[in-house]
Amino acid sequence: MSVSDQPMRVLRPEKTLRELALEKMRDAIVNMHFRAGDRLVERDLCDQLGVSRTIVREVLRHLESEGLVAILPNRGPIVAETTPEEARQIYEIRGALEGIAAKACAAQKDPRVVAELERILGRIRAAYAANELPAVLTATTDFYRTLFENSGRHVAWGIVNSITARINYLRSMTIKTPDRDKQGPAQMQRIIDAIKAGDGAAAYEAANVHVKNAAAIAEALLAEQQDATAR
Amino acid sequence: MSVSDQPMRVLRPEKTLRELALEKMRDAIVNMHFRAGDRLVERDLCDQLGVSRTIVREVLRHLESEGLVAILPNRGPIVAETTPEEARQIYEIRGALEGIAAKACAAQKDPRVVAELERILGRIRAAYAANELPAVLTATTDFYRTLFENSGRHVAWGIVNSITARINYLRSMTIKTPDRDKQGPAQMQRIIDAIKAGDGAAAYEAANVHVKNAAAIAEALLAEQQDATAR
DNA sequence: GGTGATAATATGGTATCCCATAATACGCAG
DNA sequence: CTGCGTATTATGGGATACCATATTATCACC
Repeated sequence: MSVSDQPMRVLRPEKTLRELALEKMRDAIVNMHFRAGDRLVERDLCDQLGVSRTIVREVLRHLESEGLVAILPNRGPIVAETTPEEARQIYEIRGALEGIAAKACAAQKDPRVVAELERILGRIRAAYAANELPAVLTATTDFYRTLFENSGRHVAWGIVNSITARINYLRSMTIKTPDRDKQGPAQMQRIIDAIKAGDGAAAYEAANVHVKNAAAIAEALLAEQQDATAR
Repeated sequence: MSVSDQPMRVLRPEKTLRELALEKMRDAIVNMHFRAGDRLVERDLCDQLGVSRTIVREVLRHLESEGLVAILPNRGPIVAETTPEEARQIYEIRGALEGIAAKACAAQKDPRVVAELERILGRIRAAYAANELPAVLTATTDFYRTLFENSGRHVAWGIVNSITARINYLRSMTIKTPDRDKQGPAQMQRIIDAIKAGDGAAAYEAANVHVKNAAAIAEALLAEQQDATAR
């Protein structure tokens, strides 16, 4: 080929308006600009997003099927609330799927993937050190994306990504728990070590432990929170 | 209470037109009335479904997020095709999640659930005996739904349900494989037995084996099919 | 028989309609 | 001032008509 390995590809980044609106809305929900139970009035969203009602409705349907929005019959869309029980289930599913991805990475034992994971873990540690919590979240997401995509688990990654959005507020709570800045990275390091050693079972286990820990912290937070509101 | 156990519930079955259209479209895709890669022209679907473009678009977006429809930029929606590799991933995910559900059922060891599962397995055997393959599929779905919902794994069930739609054609192929009428039910019986015995590990394993077997059959079918077209 | 202009399709998106209903405000009688 | 029925409003569910743009098919011309 004449220029490069993937040449002549006239890329078409033109995202459609609908996709942009979707991302904006998802961000807004995930980052709690709307609160659970808030009504999402279609015509208001049209104004806020600057798009037509058609688009808004399509976006709302999409978010509904992602579980971020619930639609009440004859009342319309609201921001879905994720119950503690659902959060538990989501952590369980993540544990299983991330375990599978980690195990598959260990089976491949690709040094480039290991290097990439270590680089990202470095970013996570740095973000903790600088107390930049949002950066911790995005880097952690990158860590798992690397795990999934480099083991060819695209479908599972899609699922994990989508259910994780529903517990984003819990994630941002758990990472600011005392000691999490040490324990979290340490657990991720164990995943990397197991992959480096090609030990699938250990990688599965390490990924599982990491999620289980996060789940336990989240559960404690929720219990505490409930306790506070009950009083 | 005055009338029955779940009384006074003013049920509101009024499904919205959009939901009806969604189900019709999903059925049409899952049952191969449209073929993979077929274009789904919005205005044509309006005619065929007898609804407005508003509805059709919302339905298409919804199906897109379920992975049944893909949307090409400036060309519009087509029926998504599930590659063999994606099918492999889907079977893997199902194995993990159904294993979890089976294990949880074993932990509960609820005799009513066991009875329900045995009743459904009876339906599956009967459907096989009568050579009613579609009934086999729906009963099998019921079997797993029972497993998931009685162990409180609603989120996982939603995921399994949605990804399973994408491999429906494989499911309908695998169940008409020779001997599957004996082996399938036998494997499901082992799941039930493990639950009855309260043996979580065995239940996990049995559920996993069942899915793995289906995956292996599917893979063989796909290889055969590819072989035929290549020649 | 290619090449380029043209016409036909179809999407992405908008702007307005209409109707049904749930929630609220309102107003009246006791 | 309390309870009840009614009017109003807000909003969702749905349908149309329309525009701009991009793709595809057609076709005439050299």
